[in-house]
Amino acid sequence: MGTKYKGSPKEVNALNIFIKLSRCVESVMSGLSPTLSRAGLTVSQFGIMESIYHLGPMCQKELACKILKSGGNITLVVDNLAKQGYVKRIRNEQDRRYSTVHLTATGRRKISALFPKIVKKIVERMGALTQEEQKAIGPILKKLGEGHK
Amino acid sequence: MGTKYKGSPKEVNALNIFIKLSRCVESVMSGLSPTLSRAGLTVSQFGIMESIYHLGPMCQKELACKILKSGGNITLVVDNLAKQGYVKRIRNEQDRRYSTVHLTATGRRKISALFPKIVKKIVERMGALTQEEQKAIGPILKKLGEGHK
DNA sequence: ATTAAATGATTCAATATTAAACTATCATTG
DNA sequence: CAATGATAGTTTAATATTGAATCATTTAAT
Repeated sequence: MGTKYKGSPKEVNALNIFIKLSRCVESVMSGLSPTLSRAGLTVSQFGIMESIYHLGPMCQKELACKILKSGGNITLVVDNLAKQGYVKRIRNEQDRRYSTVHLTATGRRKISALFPKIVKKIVERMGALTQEEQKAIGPILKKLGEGHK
Repeated sequence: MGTKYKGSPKEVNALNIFIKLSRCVESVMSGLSPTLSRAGLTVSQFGIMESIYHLGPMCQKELACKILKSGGNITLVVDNLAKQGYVKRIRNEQDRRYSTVHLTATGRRKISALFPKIVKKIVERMGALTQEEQKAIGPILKKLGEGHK
């Protein structure tokens, strides 16, 4: 979003914050790409495996919510992960509309090896900020990030 | 990224900030989707038109930098915008490697009508924060967002 | 109970996205 | 000047992404 826009201060501030937010995410994200691509995983594939790894098996709707993507997208990414043998779907027998996505043993090995490397990269990038700065923006970001559609 | 991860405080903080940042961007972005799709433009198409609108005609390399996407991607999105008659490429005669992307009259009308609506949505969403909060996070986000790959 | 509404998942078409290979053009420099 | 290297853009193959339509299943309502 252009910095040349002439609007009210309120508008200019809002736009600037949004641009800065986008660039922050992009900045961290681009630091992860080499590690992910070396591991042969996309960002979304990582996101799904990581969610299951830390929160346990869950259905695709929940996954969509976790990684902020559409339902149709999850179907595809889970398909691709299943093809690679990292996850498997298990149909819920109580309510057959659901299928729960689990990590396979291979998948668990994969993500447990990869996750620490990703954390390291994020910590590294976040090192641009002091702990105080991180503490300062945390609650404010939380306010803005909540109230999701 | 899971909140259940047990690591050092430094690691947990870094991860949490990253998740929050992502959710902020997603939150604002999802507020724009209805307006954009009603206008028949994608986020990237809007980004390109908006950049040219406020900063003037520029080459695809610069556009890639502005909207944080790859060169190949810009080629495609500009193609699609050109098909719709919103932009045109003009080959630079001094250095024929470059082609400069311009808005057509139609494109200019389009973006000038759309931009204020998008600003309104962003301001609306950013209203979750006080002006003071926005001022507080601005410089910190700037620090983190710089030093791009 | 039968229909109607809701919900999770899948499919489809259109567009986006990237990395890598490739083309064209320009700059360097030997 | 010719070879080398750098740079902008394009193409290609693989995956992602969305919204809308559809299917399957369950729940709610009359």
